[in-house]
Amino acid sequence: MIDIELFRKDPLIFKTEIEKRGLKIDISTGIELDKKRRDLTSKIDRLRAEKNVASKIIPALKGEEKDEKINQMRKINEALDRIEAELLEVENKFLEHFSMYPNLSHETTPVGKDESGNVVQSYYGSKPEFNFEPKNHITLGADLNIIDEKRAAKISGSRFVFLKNEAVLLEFALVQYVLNLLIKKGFMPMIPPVLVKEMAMYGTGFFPVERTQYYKTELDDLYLIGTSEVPLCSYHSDEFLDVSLLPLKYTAFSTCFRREAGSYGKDLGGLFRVHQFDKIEMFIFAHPENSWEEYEKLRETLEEIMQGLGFHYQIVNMCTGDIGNPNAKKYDLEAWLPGQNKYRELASCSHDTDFQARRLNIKYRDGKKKGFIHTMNSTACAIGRTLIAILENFQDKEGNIRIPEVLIPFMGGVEIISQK
RNA sequence: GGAGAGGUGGCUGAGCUGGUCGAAAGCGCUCGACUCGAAAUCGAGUGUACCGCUAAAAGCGAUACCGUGGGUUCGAAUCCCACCCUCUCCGCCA
Repeated sequence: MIDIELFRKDPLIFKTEIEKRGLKIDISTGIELDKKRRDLTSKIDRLRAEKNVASKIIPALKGEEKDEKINQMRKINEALDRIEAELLEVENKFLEHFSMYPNLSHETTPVGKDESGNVVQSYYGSKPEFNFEPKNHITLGADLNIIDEKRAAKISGSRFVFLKNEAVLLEFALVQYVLNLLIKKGFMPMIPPVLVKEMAMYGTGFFPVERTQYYKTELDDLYLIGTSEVPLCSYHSDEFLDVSLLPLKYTAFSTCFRREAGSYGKDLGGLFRVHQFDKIEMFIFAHPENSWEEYEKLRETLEEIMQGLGFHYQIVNMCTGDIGNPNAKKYDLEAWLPGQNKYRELASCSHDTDFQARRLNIKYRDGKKKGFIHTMNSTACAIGRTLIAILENFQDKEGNIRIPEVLIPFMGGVEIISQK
């Protein structure tokens, strides 16, 4: 949610932001709804005040005088009913309208209409050299008998996989490696619920804009999360956080579910774009005064994880047209995938300033001062995509896979995944 | 799934035969007094949201909020209905 007071004072800020992001929202509708809402509210408040005064005197009145006053109140109630109904309607429109507004982007977020406006900010490492034609992970995974799509399709449809054998060991090794690293950095590990109420989806900013991307259970009005950002952020909803505790750093392991509606034939096959995958996420609640430093530290932590695994990657500063509605700024970490001869998104790291905090009512209290907290989130390790990067980058001519050094302690003696 | 109990401010907990209740009391917290300092004691203060007055802060005023949503009533924390949640017991179950 946006700061409605700021909107009232300077709606042009929002008009500019909407244009930067290539959205189509008419702010004059917003101005009008805001005005109407306030007018109706103050009308209602005045009538209620009158009622409150009357109900203080009524017990002292007697006979006709009392009946007359009561009748008078009945009339006020009729008027109130009418105006309250009107307000309800305006209020609904108001919420519907303003829930479409994006967060205000940071001054360092490049302006652009789509992915072509993204800016590569830095690189780490260099492209690995191969003296043979590197295979993609789909071929490697099938040959090594560690990824089974065919049978997954049989029972669940497309975009599902079975992970098998060493792929399973790799997943748990990644979890161990990443959690250990994050715990040392002061992140509290969590395993959150993956089914959440609508409020959590709305509060984190995924609803209403991306509603069709998520699964809903039929009998219980619960939604399957697309990322543990949702339960982690909602964890502190309706709370005041003591500044002495900030920043609060959490990390969660969870399965994530995405409908991938509208992605049609995109990235079909393999692990890249699936309906269900496991992910370790980082989430931080920070004081607005230092949230931008925390955000850069968060990005560094993500890089540390990926550097440990030995990937070559680039950090991309995403432009206004390509970041999510709640994001003020977003970095994507794109790793080099030799099997595709491309950089592909492995992780993303977003700063949402007070956007989610406003919707979920999460504040800090600093003596007498209080305000909305800042939230930021980053992938720590999306298991599926990380497996792709491991398979494609660390393959040899025979199609064997070398396990990254940092994972070996957790692999139960496996140092190489070899063809059987 | 069945039976019962309950959801009140930061916490504990009164009120629940409708009006004087935004709500007692205790604890906690803040400020002050006492003290060399502290404890103890005493005094004062201490919810949130939204709107208005104001350029803003402070302050003042209005309204709303006693799990959520409806209803009855001139008037509801208090009565009625539905839902949600928590606890205890039973059943089922990884």
